Amino acid sequence: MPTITLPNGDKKSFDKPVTALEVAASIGAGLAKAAIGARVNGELRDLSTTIDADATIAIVTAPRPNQAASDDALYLMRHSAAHVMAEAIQDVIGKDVLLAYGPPTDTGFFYDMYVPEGKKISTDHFDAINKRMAEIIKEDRGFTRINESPETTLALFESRADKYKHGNALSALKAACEANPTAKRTGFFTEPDPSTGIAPYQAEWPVGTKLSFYYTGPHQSGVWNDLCRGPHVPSTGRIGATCVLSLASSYWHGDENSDRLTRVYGTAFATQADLDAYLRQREEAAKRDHRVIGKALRLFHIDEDVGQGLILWTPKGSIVRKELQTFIGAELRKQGYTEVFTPHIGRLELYKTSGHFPYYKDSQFAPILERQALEQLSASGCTCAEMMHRVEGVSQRLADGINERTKATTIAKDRILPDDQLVEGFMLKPMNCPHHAKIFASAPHSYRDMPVRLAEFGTVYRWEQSGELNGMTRVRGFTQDDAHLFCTEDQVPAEIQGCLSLVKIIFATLGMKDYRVRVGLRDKDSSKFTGSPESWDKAEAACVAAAASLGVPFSQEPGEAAFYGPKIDFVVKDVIGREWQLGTVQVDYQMGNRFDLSYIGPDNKSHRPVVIHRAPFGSMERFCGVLIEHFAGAFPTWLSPEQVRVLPISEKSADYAQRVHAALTAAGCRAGIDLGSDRIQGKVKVAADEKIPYMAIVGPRDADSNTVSVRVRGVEKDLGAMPLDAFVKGVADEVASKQAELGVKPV
RNA sequence: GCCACCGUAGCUCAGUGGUAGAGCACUCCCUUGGUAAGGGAGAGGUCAUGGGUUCAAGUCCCAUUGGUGGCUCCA
Repeated sequence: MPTITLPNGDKKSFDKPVTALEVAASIGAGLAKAAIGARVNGELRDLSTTIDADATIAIVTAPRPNQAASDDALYLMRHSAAHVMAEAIQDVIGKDVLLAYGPPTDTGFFYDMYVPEGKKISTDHFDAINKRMAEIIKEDRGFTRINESPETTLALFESRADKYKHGNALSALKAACEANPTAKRTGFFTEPDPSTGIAPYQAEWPVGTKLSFYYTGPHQSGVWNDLCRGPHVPSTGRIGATCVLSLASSYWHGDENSDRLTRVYGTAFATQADLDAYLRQREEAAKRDHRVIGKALRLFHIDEDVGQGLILWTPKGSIVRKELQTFIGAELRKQGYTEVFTPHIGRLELYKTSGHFPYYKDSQFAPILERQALEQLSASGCTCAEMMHRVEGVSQRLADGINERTKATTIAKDRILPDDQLVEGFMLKPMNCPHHAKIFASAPHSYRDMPVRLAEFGTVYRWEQSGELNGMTRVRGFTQDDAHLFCTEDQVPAEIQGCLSLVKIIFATLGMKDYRVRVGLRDKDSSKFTGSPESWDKAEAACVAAAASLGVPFSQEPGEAAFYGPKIDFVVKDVIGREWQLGTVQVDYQMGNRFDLSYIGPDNKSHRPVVIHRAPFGSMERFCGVLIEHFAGAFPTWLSPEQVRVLPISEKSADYAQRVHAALTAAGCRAGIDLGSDRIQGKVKVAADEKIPYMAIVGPRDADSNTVSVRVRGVEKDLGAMPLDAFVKGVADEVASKQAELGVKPV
């Protein structure tokens, strides 16, 4: 007979099995009324779950007024709302819409569905779906859990020719086997049966396994139901406020070769007020979108005639980028980096040596072939496939060198072609490292001058799929704040640490706090990686130690390392909640071999350097995009395209305004002046809309006393008159110290 | 690349098969003013591109192109 332990440590004994609801009722009628589920021994379960053995139970309740809903409560409501939405969609679109997969997410839920040929779900249906959902919720139908045997379940879905739910049932059975590997099993095979559209399969499960269905209502024929693991709220009336949000496509099992499904997103909150607040927050977030702000403040432009995913930096955006680059460059010099410049293209052979081509050709722009070679190939009737083979081929000499140095068949035999068959050409560079490796190799190096740190704001080009492009954050041409550190193996930990401290300085200066770090480690069971296990262990330990020292959340992710070395990624969260991978630090044991890099050690012998690739902000494009959202366009003064705007009250004060403007400009300040015929109210409004940090408002009174009336961004009125030179100095000091906050105060 | 939606003036957007619209911005005129837009006039469009249906297409259909939201991928 079960003894129940409650979260506060109290114990309650029952003389027969009880449901979670009965446990709640035994504590209090109010709790039973508010209860929508329970955590039983840590697992989220239905309120109707029967407990027949000792257990620890926490009752999950719907929130009281003005109380925030718990994660568990939202999970139950959203999971249940997904069922209600699916039922509503089948009512609105048709019963022949097949359901695939409908889980809750962090902010709501979605349901993937197969919509038959000739039908579609569009945003035009949202009103009808929302209305139908509201009806189902109002009907307050109970969720009824029914267990069925696997045989019955599989036969049911076969009879409906529903391969999605059939597949889900098989996955559930597989999971049951994995959860209980030693249990006695039963099962069966099926023969091909073209009438169901379901492929032959093998089903196996631990004896006694049941699959659960949830009926939205009583367990009887005609009541909507769905194969589902649960748990759910007790009845639809407990779901709260729901809303269908958007449509997308997805693939069955995430496999692009599999069926294309329609994904419908929605969300649910405990109250309409919470839902409204969420929808408002989405609207607010949309206003901070860097594409919206970038257009309004003319920070950058994308022109379809130039090309998708190619950023045109306008004068204002260029100032932001240039200031950042100057700042980063100064920090790099402090850390002993040297700057280099390299061109935007390189010979194909260079990328064959580095391994970027042809292995990553799907994410690169096509090679630029020499005109003569193309003409000859064309004249000789060479097919496209032959041509690509000859473009991708390498010479015996190159292959031998790389294979020997990497001690592996890095270049396969079938890629080696006679020299006269090879087609030469160039590539837009997808990475800067080959150029930097060649700079390193261009001079001899002693261990005494290691590490060699080559830095470049290097522009690279990658062929992103068109659907992936997004403003400045996902583009096809971008400038990395790149550097390659050529060092001895012993120097690796200190260099990694140096990279991270740089990131920390810059994030701190910009006031960016919401970021985390991922450390990608090798999968120790895999033999894919190159380099010695000892080196890997040391480098991985160095990465972990460096990440830990940052004082921000970090995760270790085995199997996520590059094949050539461990890496550290920086992930920043934007205001819409999307996470963006910005920078990366990667240790590379392979590049030295591929390019035959060396330095002379204290033993007077040649050694391979280890290379560290690091681009702590990823790209200037993405970084500036994230920064625009971070600041909502209101940049700190040192980054602002226009730092101060001088606003004369009327044309009578224009001369004095010009003198103020000249004084600011002479102090190195980016100042503007509004000599238009607007009234001062209008000029203030325009300057405020442009998010200019300071307005220097000047009228006859100021001209008489050599003062300015300073208005600070975000403050409703001015600071009062202050002496002109005090203001100029205040702004200059603030810019020089790169303050994150606007710092000019009344004097 | 895939699914849904969208593309009208520099920007934000109305436009219901029948003469191309508004607000802001721009130019000019009046207003000379003390802190989030004073008033008036003017100019500005091959309605993304190309086909089709129709007496008639911004509007309906097809294709292309670009954007948005997701999916997939990301050295």
